[in-house]
Amino acid sequence: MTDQTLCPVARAETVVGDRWTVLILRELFMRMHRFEEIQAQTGGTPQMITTRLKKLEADGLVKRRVYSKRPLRHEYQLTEKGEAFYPVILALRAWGETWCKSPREGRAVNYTHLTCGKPAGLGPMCESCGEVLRRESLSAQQAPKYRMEREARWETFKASR
Amino acid sequence: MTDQTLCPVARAETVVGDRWTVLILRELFMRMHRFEEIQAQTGGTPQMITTRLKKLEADGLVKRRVYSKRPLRHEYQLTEKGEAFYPVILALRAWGETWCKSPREGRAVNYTHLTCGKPAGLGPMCESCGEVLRRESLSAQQAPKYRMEREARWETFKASR
DNA sequence: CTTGTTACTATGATTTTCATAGCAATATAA
DNA sequence: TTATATTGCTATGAAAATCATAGTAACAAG
Repeated sequence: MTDQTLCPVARAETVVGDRWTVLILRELFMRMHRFEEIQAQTGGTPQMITTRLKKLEADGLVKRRVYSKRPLRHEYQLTEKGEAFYPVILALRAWGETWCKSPREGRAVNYTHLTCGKPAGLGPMCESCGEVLRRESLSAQQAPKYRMEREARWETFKASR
Repeated sequence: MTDQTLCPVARAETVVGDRWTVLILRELFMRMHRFEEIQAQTGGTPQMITTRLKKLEADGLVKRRVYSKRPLRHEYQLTEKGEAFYPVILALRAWGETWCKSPREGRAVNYTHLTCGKPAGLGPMCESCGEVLRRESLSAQQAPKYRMEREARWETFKASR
């Protein structure tokens, strides 16, 4: 933890400064908890996913939970430290939606702010009521295109084994 | 831009999903504009920095500006798209300060919210007045330890060439 | 006793990274 | 004039990471 620098950005980057790591966190935030699902939706090879999950576990963002004793199977869950990463994902999402899309493309996911019942928008606060957004008070609606994209990825993955 | 996915996080990650890239952006946000300075403060090799700067330029986050004609020298600046990445850096900083530090260590940088004149805190809004933070309304104070760390890195770098 | 499921591990080719050295084009100093 | 310094890179080769592909372990179901 006490690296060679005081800079919090650099420290964060030694933990999450990797594409696969961030994609895995995205999947965990989307409530995908199984190795298979994560692999399918990120498109990583098994090694990319295992090494990242092990590192995330060692860094305290992820914990394993046994969901089957025989055969022994685990699922991956966010710890408090992992959950706390949500604002970064939200900010990344906002930037990606705003700057990495052609005008015609719609949003992949829209959030409803459960507190006020209206669209939450892209910012850190609800665009409808102005309150700071917390993960618990958000409900995600995947755009049909995005849902289809994810379903297709799953089918392709299943078909290839 | 129109990758193989609608997911904004994945798209953002193809641009900034790399430790060096994020560290370079950090330096640009700290108003370091020269190759040398960026290299010294990130600790990257010249290739790591050049390839990332070229990619950032190609992706539209960074532009080069001539600051000397003879010899021809450029400096690197954030474009609007690059500036828009600030909330991600802020979120990453907040997470790093909160989760990647031992209790005794202080903050590397403190921000004063110019609008209200009080400490801005770690969140997306000013902890003193509640307003959303924008980069223009923030003034950064580096902690003495962090300033010394950066000065030392610069000296070491200069000494080694 | 064969097929399916899930979570990986193994392997070898390819690509990236890292450390170190060097260079080009000037400016400045001796 | 010649030597040294400055800045922003490029070159090189060894080491490490990544990728695609295949295979395995441990069971369950039919």
